[in-house]
Amino acid sequence: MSIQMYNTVTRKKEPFKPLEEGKVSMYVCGPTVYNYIHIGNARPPIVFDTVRRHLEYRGYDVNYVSNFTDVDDKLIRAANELGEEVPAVAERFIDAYFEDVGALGCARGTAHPRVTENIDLIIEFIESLIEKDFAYESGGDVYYRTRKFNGYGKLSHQSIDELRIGARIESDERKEDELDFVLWKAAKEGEISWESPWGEGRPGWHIECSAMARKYLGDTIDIHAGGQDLAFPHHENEIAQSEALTGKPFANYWLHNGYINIDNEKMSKSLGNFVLVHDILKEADPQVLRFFMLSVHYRHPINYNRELLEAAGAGLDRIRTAYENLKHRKEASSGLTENDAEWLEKVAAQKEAFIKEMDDDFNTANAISVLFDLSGEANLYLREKNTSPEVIDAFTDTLKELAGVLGIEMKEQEMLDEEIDELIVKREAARKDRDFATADAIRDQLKEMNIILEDTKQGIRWRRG
RNA sequence: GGCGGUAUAGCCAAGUGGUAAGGCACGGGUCUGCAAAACCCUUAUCACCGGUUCGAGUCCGGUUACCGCCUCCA
Repeated sequence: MSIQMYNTVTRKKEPFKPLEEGKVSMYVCGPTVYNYIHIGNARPPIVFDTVRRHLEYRGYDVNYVSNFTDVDDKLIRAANELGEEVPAVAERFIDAYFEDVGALGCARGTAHPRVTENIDLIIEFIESLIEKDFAYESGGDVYYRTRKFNGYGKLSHQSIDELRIGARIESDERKEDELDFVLWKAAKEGEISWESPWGEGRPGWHIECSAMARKYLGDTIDIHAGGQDLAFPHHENEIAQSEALTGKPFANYWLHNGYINIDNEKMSKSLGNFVLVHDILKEADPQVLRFFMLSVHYRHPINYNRELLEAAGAGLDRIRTAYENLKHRKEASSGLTENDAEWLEKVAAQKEAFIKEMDDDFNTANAISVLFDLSGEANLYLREKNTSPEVIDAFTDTLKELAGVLGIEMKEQEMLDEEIDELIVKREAARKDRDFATADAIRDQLKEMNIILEDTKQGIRWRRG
């Protein structure tokens, strides 16, 4: 069974078939870098990083490109407010983006192109559209002739005439038609700008992705992804631009993630109800945030609040604890034992189940529940009188491997410092003397230091609280 | 007005025709010097109405509520 993914164009799950055997080209719309990202902005990088990881896990070589919009109206406004230059603001928030998203376990893409580094390319793209009569210059701006593109609306399933009735489209005397959208914007006094055949100006928003996706991934790409709110008009416009230019399909699969809500309302910078990743990470484990995001199917909305994040953390702890329990027990394990074959089969079965869930439109919610099942099996195994290193390894390796597909790391326990070591030894001595008052006092003391002790049949073990 | 999404136990969340996964929290129990961890047990007929079917949370029709896109937006 191949990987199935839900394609916004067809509104169906489709078997995935890349253009080139074993290779995947993937473009994910990146952020406009005028501020720190909020957790809504963090969903696409997390979700599509996971998609990428799974594709790689399944043997594909993934070319993952994600852009930065480092010049636009909001950025100009932000720079003005801060009394800084646009490039400086962009640079700072690109760094912040990598820091946040890196903490969340997202791998770097193969390329992260920026608009300002591709101005020439964008100008050439626009010139070609003008040559083909799909675009026209008007008062220093350049617009795309939307109605000329057959099939406009095929992604968002909007009919071009209904869009007009929507009527909230800005009318502008410089446009031939109110549906036309801007490819090149003439600069206002004092704005950052570049020279072009149409005078000083800068690219419109949509054109950058068409130009950069083509540069890095070719005329037709396998997967184009982004937030649901980008489907219209952004992605629709990208299709119009790219397909008008090349005459080829722009992307074969369109993936869109759902929103994150606060109190059941969409989180957005313009609504002002956003929570910055930067702020959450001051007090929360980034892995927990990632785990939380993946606990819901990527196309469904997620409601965010502190309690829900903490509940997710408790869930992740269950898996982590199982992993640590296994590691601890390994030292006390000897040779093969009686039912090992059965246990190994169970592990293999869970691995298969995990892959099956991920193959089915990246059902991370179910994949996580497989991780819980695997943890539960592991805990049951640990109740056996004898354990074998081989089975323990099968459990730990598989748990680590599958969690890794989700970008969740199973960390190895670090060493304790001498002071703590000494306390543990002291407590053991007290326990032997049945001096439980002292033993408990030391245990409390360690708890203050965030070290939780557990007495097991295989000896004392500790973990961070 | 057009397009789309959601409604499942206290909370979160899977599940697209066969008699409701999983997690968190709660309660009871086992284990433990006491804990912790773990294990066991307990908890829902799936917004509402009607239909199709031997059988529906799962398909069809309708109703209600909430949310989103159609404007910068992940």
